[in-house]
Amino acid sequence: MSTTTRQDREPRSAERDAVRSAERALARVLEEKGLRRSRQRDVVVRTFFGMGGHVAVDALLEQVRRADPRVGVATVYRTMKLLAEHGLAVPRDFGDGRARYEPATHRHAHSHDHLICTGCGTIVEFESHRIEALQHRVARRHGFEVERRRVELYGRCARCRGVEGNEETAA
Amino acid sequence: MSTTTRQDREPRSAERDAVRSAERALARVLEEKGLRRSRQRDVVVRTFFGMGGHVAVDALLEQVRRADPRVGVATVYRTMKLLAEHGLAVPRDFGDGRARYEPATHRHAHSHDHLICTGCGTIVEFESHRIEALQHRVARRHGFEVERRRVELYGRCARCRGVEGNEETAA
DNA sequence: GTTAGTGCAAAGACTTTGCACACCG
DNA sequence: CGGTGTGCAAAGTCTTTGCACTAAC
Repeated sequence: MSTTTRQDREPRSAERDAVRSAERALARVLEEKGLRRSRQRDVVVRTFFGMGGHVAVDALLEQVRRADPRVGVATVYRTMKLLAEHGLAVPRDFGDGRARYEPATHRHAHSHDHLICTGCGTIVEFESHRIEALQHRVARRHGFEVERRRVELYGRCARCRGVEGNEETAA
Repeated sequence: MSTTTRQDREPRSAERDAVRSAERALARVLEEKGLRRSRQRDVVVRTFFGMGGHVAVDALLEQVRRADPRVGVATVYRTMKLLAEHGLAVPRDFGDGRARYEPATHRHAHSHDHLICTGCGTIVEFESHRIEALQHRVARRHGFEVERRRVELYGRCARCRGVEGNEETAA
């Protein structure tokens, strides 16, 4: 069937490539715009693309500070905004009141949806052309032309259902 | 096909009924819990169910104050939370950083999705069993059991596409 | 009269902004 | 050196909370 997936936190050497290509892309963007490179931007970019997927700003900051404790919050926000403006990162909002970004690497070029575990927070991506086509069809029937989709399915993953709610009390 | 719809702001006398049945439901809930009725709660409930659909708290407050200017923000938040806790309202988050609630009337008993116009903000609801079934299927394939869905399709409605972006400059 | 409910303003959580200094080019 | 980028802290948003007061029951 026409679905593909990708797990968060799954260690992949592809991330090294992502970091490298993102750095190159950023360098190009900065040059085009006459913007400057900086130690902080490099750290943020490297860290962000090294983390791979759905990074919340506070988590990113924490990680960035591990590499360079003197980086400020504002810089992280500003850099991520910059990345987003130039299509290198995609802002995501999962409704928990925290800004998240997702790397806009090749595997994210297509619009995709999210499965989010309400137990452990694991996020799984999937893509279904069938679903997407149906949604466009319904929208068109209502006179809408879809520009952007936001599809999140919340539920419990296999592992969390396995322990049958034990970790609730443990947490 | 298996989709149903409902437009926002469309004046319907059904809303009078919604208000009445919501008031009754609230009265029952309050009595069960040994909670008190109050002038403010009545106003908020009446206003909320009278507005019909996807009400942002600030808009609700404004409207409520038209009926009773002395109602405070906190009361509106508290009342809506109460309604949500007892299943009379459903919290919605469209990612604009404002709390929204939707009446949990009979027509909202089913899970449904939203079409949101990026031009004029119009929200249209739709329901598609086909799409929902497919989503459940995909989720199950990943070991997930879906508890809650969030599907929002952003785009431009027919009217906004008609004026071809003129109102952008006007706004 | 108890005690829940209210209004106000203060406190929170997160993000953005203003400003002086730092540093890239 | 000129101007962009940074850090800090202040300001902004939106929502929640603490507290004295009001008002249900």
